[in-house]
Amino acid sequence: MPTVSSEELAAAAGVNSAKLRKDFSYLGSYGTRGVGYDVEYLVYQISRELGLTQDWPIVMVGIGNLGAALANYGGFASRGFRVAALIDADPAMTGKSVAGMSVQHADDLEKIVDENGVSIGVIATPAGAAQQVCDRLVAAGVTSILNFAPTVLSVPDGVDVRKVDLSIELQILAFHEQRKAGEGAVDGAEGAGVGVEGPAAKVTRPTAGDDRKGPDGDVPAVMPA
Amino acid sequence: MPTVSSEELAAAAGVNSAKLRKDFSYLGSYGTRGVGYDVEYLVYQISRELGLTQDWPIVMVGIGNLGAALANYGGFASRGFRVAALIDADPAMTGKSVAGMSVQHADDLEKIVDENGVSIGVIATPAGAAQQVCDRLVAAGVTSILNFAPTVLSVPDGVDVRKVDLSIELQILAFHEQRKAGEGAVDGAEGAGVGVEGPAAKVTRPTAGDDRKGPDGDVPAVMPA
DNA sequence: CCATCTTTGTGCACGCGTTCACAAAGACAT
DNA sequence: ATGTCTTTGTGAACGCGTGCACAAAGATGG
Repeated sequence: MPTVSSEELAAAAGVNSAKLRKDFSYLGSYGTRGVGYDVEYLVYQISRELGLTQDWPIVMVGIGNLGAALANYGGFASRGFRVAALIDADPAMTGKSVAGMSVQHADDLEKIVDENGVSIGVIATPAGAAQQVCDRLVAAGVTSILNFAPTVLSVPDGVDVRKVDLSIELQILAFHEQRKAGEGAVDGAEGAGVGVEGPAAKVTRPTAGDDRKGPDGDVPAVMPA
Repeated sequence: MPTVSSEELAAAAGVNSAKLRKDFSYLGSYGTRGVGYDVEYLVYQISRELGLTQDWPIVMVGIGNLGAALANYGGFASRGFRVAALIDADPAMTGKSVAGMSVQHADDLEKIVDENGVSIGVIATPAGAAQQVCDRLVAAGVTSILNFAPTVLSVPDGVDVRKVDLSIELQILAFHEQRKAGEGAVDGAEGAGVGVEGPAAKVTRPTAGDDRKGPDGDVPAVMPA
């Protein structure tokens, strides 16, 4: 019986072993003192708690580049997700084959959701269509929505929405990049002050004093919309 | 001069106003007591601190569905990013127009990075090619990489990598979905125990006792790879 | 010019999560 | 069986971030 100790797992994950044990303990007592955790059993328990052992039929609405990319993404199937249908509003797309599936027309959205018992929908439409698609999905019985469109969706209580903004990660990289390069004054007169990971909110600035609201001369145009 | 108070901003964002003020204070003293914050000036200061006022040329490698979707994504330009080049290894893609740009061949990667002064690269290739592309980007001078390929990249010190796993968000939704539906026993014998947001790690279970390592009979196959 | 009102900037205290440290539990050798 | 050794599970302490509450600062009106 292959086992792992909390110590090994913690080292591999770069976390504290006590915390790891405490976290595991919330799932139940699955370890054996003096031995460790049965790998296979532990993996199963975590998978089950996370919902990875269930089959989740999902519908994808909006089969443009992004929708197609998602449909082809291998990571879904291995995590328990099954793409039950691809839906697009463009009649020219209807019937086309994407990722081995035939794209269906948006008119049939309600029927598709109902017949497949879908409770999770993915929206990859243009921003303008997202809210409308969202409303129809919710009306059809979908209770969780993953939104790739750059819009904030409004939904009734009881429906979960998660928004994916593909540029946020890029922005984080750019932030770090800025710190790497411009340690000494990039634009204004500071540059130092915020650390690059932890101590960002820890720094005790020089009690401000100068870099505050200048003579207004250094206030260029505002950020791009 | 249009202004906002920390109270208004906090209400809009759903956070505590004191924390918001404290956070702002790390950027300097940009508010006026009795009045609030000058909107335009505040936006500029935050933008500058976040690096949004700079122009970040980026290269995108791997122009498949995902790469094309990203190239067309409008959110980048408005955040200060400029797609300097699209690169693909497939000779059939070379010269094709995607998002108004001509796709260039991977052979020219080093030259492109150098000539455009690129320090941020986006990898949207298949998993198999990601590490190789990454190595070449780094060798060419790129110091930040956004990785969409399902691979963990290894890079030398000083290079930042952020991995985007498109299925993680979906998994979070599925987790919540599971709790919504299966309040009473989904598979095993528990089901209750973990709350749906905050108290997940707070629950005091019934001191375990039964649901622990059962008679082995209830240990189905392990999670899908 | 002084009084009053509004809102910032921040010291301080509280509470929560992380980590320490150890008793309990089981494996394994003798 | 008994003792030793390893590793878990968890009570308790520590430290950090959040939120409270207030003094300082500037606006505004008389």
